Amino acid sequence: MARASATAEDTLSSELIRAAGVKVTRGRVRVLDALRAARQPLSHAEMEALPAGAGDAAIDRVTLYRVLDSLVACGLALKAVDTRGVFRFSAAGAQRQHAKHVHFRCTGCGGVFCLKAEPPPPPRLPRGFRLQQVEFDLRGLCAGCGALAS
Amino acid sequence: MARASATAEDTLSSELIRAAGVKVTRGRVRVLDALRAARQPLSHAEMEALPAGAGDAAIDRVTLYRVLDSLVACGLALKAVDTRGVFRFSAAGAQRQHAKHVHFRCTGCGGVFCLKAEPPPPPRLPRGFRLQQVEFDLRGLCAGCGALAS
DNA sequence: CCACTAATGCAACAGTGTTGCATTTGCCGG
DNA sequence: CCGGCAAATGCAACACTGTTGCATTAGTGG
Ligand SMILES: [Mn+2]
Ligand SMILES: [Mn+2]
Ligand SMILES: [Zn+2]
Ligand SMILES: [Zn+2]
Repeated sequence: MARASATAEDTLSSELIRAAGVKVTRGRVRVLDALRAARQPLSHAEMEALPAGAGDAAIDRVTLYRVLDSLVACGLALKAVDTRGVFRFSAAGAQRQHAKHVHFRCTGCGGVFCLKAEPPPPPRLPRGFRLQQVEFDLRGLCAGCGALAS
Repeated sequence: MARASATAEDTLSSELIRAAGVKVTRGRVRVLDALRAARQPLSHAEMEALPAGAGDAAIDRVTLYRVLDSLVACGLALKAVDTRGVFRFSAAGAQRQHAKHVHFRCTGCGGVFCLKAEPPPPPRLPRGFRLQQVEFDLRGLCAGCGALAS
């Protein structure tokens, strides 16, 4: 049974990287794969701890920073700071789906949790203002961090 | 001409600190003075570089961190992370008012506009999660920037 | 003024991110 | 398929931000 059409999700990371006009390296493919598979933005430390896939050597710490920067530079990844001040990266395009629900950002561990609720309708804007994005973020302690703090 | 009433701005930092139930020390007074005089949130590095007021010795780096933490803990200061991942501190009164309404952040000029609307009630959280803050930010183009872009 | 506790100063450390440079590797033209 | 070049990597060293432990000092209540 053939698929009707190839969606963005089906595209191989290596092809995305090639199309972006930069060299296709093992590091970039592995990192972009990880970002695209992740359900939340990942920090550098979390990616460094990734299972080193089938006999592959772990990626060097500095190289990982540079790989992430290169993915951001060519538009394949997004970089944002979490509540602890640590940078987190996500695959570009993951934003579309996350625009449809609310997020909880843990001030303890920096984690981002996708909630079921959808963002409330925006209030009326002053004349001439153009709305591009609605961000409804809740901040606090996640269950894990709250248990530690109590 | 006497003032009708002493406003929060007139209160000495030392009195605020005493009222908060912690010891009044030179460091706390100097730091809270600086935060209250600042027009934008200050980073630790910026405060360390503060003019060391009239022959006073500079505050120790670690002590400054602890002074800031104590001011946050007793509710006199607020701590937030900036886009570079560095923590910035502000006097509590400066932001308390902004918790009660929604903000519009212009992606064109970076301006922040306070809207009349108050933030919607937060959705139900997963078990164990503790809510500390609700942030309902609208992003887009303000009237001025929208006119330029059209 | 005393005593008790909280706060300070200093040293050492941890986590995050960057820079320089020699070596390796992806990629392209032949 | 090969050779060469630029880009990417690995490693060491570094910078900046923030934390912890501990001995000493200083604010406060009596
Ligand atoms: Mn989400
Ligand atoms: Mn406001
Ligand atoms: Zn957490
Ligand atoms: Zn604007």
